[in-house]
This record gives sequence, structure tokens and C-alpha cells, in this order.
Amino acid sequence: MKPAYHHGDLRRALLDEATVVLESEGIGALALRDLARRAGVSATAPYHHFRSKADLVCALAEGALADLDAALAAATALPAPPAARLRAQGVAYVLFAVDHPARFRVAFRPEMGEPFAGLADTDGALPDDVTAFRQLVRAVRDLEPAVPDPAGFAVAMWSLVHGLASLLLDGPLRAVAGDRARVRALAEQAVAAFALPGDAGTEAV
Amino acid sequence: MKPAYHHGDLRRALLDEATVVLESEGIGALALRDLARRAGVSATAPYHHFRSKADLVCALAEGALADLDAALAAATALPAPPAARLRAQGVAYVLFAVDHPARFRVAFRPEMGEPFAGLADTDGALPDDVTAFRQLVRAVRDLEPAVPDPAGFAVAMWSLVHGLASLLLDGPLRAVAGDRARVRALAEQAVAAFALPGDAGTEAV
DNA sequence: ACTATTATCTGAGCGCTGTCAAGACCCTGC
DNA sequence: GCAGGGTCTTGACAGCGCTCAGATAATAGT
Repeated sequence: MKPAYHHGDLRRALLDEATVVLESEGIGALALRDLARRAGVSATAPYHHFRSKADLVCALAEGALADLDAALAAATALPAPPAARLRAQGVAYVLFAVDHPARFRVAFRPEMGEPFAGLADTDGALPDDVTAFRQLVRAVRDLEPAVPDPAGFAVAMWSLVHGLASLLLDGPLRAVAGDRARVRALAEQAVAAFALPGDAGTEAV
Repeated sequence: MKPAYHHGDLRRALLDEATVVLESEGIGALALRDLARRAGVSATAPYHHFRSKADLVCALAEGALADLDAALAAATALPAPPAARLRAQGVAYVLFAVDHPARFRVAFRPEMGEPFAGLADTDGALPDDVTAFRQLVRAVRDLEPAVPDPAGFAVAMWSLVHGLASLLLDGPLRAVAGDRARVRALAEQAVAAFALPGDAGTEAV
């Protein structure tokens, strides 16, 4: 984009350093001055690329949501019956959370930067245009003729996997989050609890 | 407890002030020095009651979990069939979150104080002894003979309501969180998506 | 009752943070 | 070649969490 004036795309460098700090030290250790130091610029240089620390965190959140979206898309790359696709996406959602805990968390931190701020009131349904969740809504749409209330169903499905991810990351299931196989089993089990039309579950529990 | 030396239970006063700040300004505005100022003591006085800011936040989280536990208990005060009780608890969980967003959030902030730190690895099942969730586990136990895997079921149920609460507070459903009636409807709808043995749902959707 | 002990609180101070203001640099467009 | 604007710098300010050395007040021991 910007053809590198003094530093050479400082904005990108700051976001990259931030991601490193985020994954290794957590969001509590994220300091604007420290990022500048790591990038080799003065403490106030970042203010020419972000209006505030919250603004940078917000950009970070948007990137994380895009990554999550990509992970969900990859989970449904193979053709499969609609219900199985939806289940696969749910499991991928939970696995993304335990694989990239800091990136997942930063997307849902309201006290700094609100990635969902400009959201219209969509009558209780899921909004179409949230970057990371197009995949989920699409998957629900695929089985639309079979399920009577797709919007409500999507909310329930999303709540289920998002809640499981949260409990694994920040709740009493924290001890399990390290065991990827068990996380996968838990996710599949939880997703299977929904009575889905179209097939009889992807895997036995 | 302590018979009031100079101030008169400063610990309690600090926690109360913290709750006020938390509910009005959010966790980002929580400063130890500010709490001390509000309580009318010097900046270092709190350190005789809490080892660090994280320690105070942890105490706050434990209080919040106790409140949540009480709310769930109140939701099942009336006698009802087991499945209906479980559903009522799920709805109460979500309503507590939107009624006391800051208290709910602080219970699941890992970067400062970990209320779930001393948790044994309970083989993927819900631990019995987490203060705020005894009610939920109990409600699942009540329908134990009818459901084959109560532990897994409890995880799924809890994930569902916790996820819905999170999406309402910090996710794309934020716009809905203000409308208590719609929140209740969403929660009942989501909880009803589970195929529960023992009755046919408490309410039509 | 008088002392010794312990809990509680104060003040000064360190290093860190986010943010603002003013100026220097360097590239681009005229 | 000169103005303008985007980029970065130095300097500074207030506020933060936290530590350390003392003052004060309530309790415990005798």
C-alpha cells in the first residue's frame, strides 16, 4: 500500500508485533510504547497510524475475525451433506479458539475497540455482514428448507460453540483446553446434541 | 469480621466501590488508586487487604460467581418437572448476564485473577465444586436417569447459555441485550433446541 | 497498668503507561 | 525548486501499580 516512507509500513509492523505479544504474553502485556520500541521507532510514532491504543486493538480484532472466518471456510471445503457441514464448522470454531486463544479472545473484548459497533438491529437474527460469521450463516442457510426458523437456529448453534470455546479458554474447562483430542470430542458431542434434520450425526460418541 | 480499626472494614468498602465503578464505567476504568481515593484513604492502604490489583479483581469475580449461583437458585425455587427446571435455569443464566453485565464479565477474565485456577481435571465433566455452577450441575443430575451422558449434557447446556450471554454482551448480538423481553425469547428458543427427555418444552416459540 | 506486638494507614518515590504539542525530516506534485 | 502533507522525533504531563520506610492505633502479655 503506502510505499514505505521512513520505516516501511510501520502499521503492518506494529500489528505483527502486537500479534506476537498477544499470543505469548496475553492482552494485559500489550503496550503501545512497547510495540513502538520493538519496531524501532519512538513512542509516539504509532499515533500516525492508529488514533489510540483502542484503535489498534480494534484492528487486531478485525484481523482475528478474518482468520476465524478463513478457518471456518477451510472446514467446509470438502463437499458434504448440509447438516454435516454445519457440524464441522461448529467443531472448527471451537478448535480455532483453543489453537489461537489470544486471537480469539481479542475479538470479543469490548472495553477496547468494538468490532461489532456498527451493527444494525437485525431483528434478533444473525447479521449477514459480520466478516467472520458469513460461513456460519451460510451453512445454516444450506439446510434452510429443513429447519423452520433458520435465524433462531443459527443463534443457538453459534451460542453453543462460542460458549464452549469461552468455557475452555476462560472458564472451568480450562484444564481441558490443552488436550486437543478431548476438545474435539467435547465439541462433537455438544454439536450432536442438536436435533438436526438431514442426517443422523457424523460420528458416534 | 475485623472490628474496624481506622477506617472500618476497608476491604468491604473497596469491593463495594469497585462494584460501582465496574457497573458504571467498565473494568477498564478500575484503578486501585481511584478506589482508595473514593474510600477516603491513601493510595497504598488497599495493599494491606489485597496483595495486588489482580487479587482484588479475583475477589470481585468470586462475589460475582456467588451472585450468579444465587440467581440460578432463585430460578428453580418453585417445584417443576426436572426438564423445565433446567430450562428455567438456562434462561436465568442469560438474564443474569444482561442484567449485570460487568459482574458477569469479571467472572470470566483470566488476565487478572483466575477464579477457576484450583480446578482438578475432572475428566471432561463439569466439576462439582465451582461455586456458581452447583445449581446447573444439580439440575442436570435431576434428570440423570433419563439422559445417558449427564456430564456431557451439562457441558453442552452450559456452553449454550454461556455462549448466548457472551454474544449478547460482547458479540454481534449486543444490540439486542437492551431488550429484556427479546433476550428472554432468544434464551427460551435456544434452550428449547435441545431434545430434552421428560417434557415437551415449557413454552411455544 | 504498662509495655510489646501486631495490624493498619501515610508519604515519598520508581518505572511504566497513554496521550498531547511542537518541531524536523523527506517524499510528492506543481 | 518550492510548497504541502505525511512521517517520525523530542519533550512533557498526568495517572497507574507497586515498594519501602515510617507513623499511628488497637490488641496481647505480663
